[in-house]
Amino acid sequence: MGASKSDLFTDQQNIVANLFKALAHPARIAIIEHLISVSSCICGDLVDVLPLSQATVSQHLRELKEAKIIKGSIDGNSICYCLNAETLEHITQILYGYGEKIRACNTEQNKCC
Amino acid sequence: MGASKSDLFTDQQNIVANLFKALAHPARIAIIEHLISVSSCICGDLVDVLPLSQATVSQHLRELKEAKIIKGSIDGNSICYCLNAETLEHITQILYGYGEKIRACNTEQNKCC
DNA sequence: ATTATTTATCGTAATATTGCGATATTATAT
DNA sequence: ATATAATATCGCAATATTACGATAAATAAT
Repeated sequence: MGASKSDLFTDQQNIVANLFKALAHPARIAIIEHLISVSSCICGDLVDVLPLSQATVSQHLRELKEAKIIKGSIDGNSICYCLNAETLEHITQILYGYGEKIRACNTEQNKCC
Repeated sequence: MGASKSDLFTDQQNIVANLFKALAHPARIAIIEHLISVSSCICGDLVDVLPLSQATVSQHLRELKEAKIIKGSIDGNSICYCLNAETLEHITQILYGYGEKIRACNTEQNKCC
C-alpha cells in the first residue's frame, strides 16, 4: 500500500492535479519567474541562475516540458526555453472557474465557516 | 543528497510552490470540486464521496487546511468544511499575474519557440 | 579530427508523500 | 456513566520525488 491511486479519480481530476504538481516546487517556480523576468526565451543560463546542479535543473526542465508549461527548441549548441502561454492560461482558467463558483456560493446564505 | 532545498529559494517562491503542492493530488482536487458542487459546506460525507479510507481523507483535509485552501469549524459532533475563497483567489491572482506578463512578452518579437 | 560546450540521462542515496489499520480524541445520544 | 458516531493521529509499508556525480550525446569551435 503506497502512493497515488490515479485510477480511482476522474481523468480531469488527474490532469488538473498533474498540472499543479508541475508547479509544486520552488525551483520550477523560479524557472518560470526567470523566464518571465527576461521577457524572452532563455538559452542555457538557467543553471547559473538556480542554486542547483546542472543535472537537477535539467530534471526540473523536463518536468515542466512534460507538463507543457514550457517549450524547448534546439538553437545551435544550446536549447532555447520559452513559457507556453496556452498551458498557463489553461491553469488560470481552471482556477478562475473554481473562483466563479465559490463566489456564487458565498452570495448565498449557506456558508457555515 | 535528498529532496527539497527550500532555503535556497525566496520565501515567495516557497509559498507559491506550497500552494500548488496542496492542489497537486487528485483526491484534493476531488475534495475541492465536491465542496464547490454542493454549493455549501460539508459536514462529514467526504469519506463516502472519496474512494479512500477515513484516515487518508483526514490527512488530505489536513493538508488543505494547512494551506488555508479550506476552513474547518466544529459543528456539534462533526466538522464542517468550507472552501477558503480568499486563498483560491490568491492563487488565481498569482497565475493571472504570470499570464499578464507572458502575454506582454508575446506581443513583442522576442520569442524563439 | 580533436577539443570544448551544452544538455540529457543513468545510477544511487536521501527525503517526502501516500495509504491504511489501529487507536486516540471529542462530542452526542441513551 | 456508557455507548455511539465522527474526526484526528500514530506507526508502518510502499512508492515518488529530489539531488547530484558520472557519463553520454550532440553540436560548435579550433
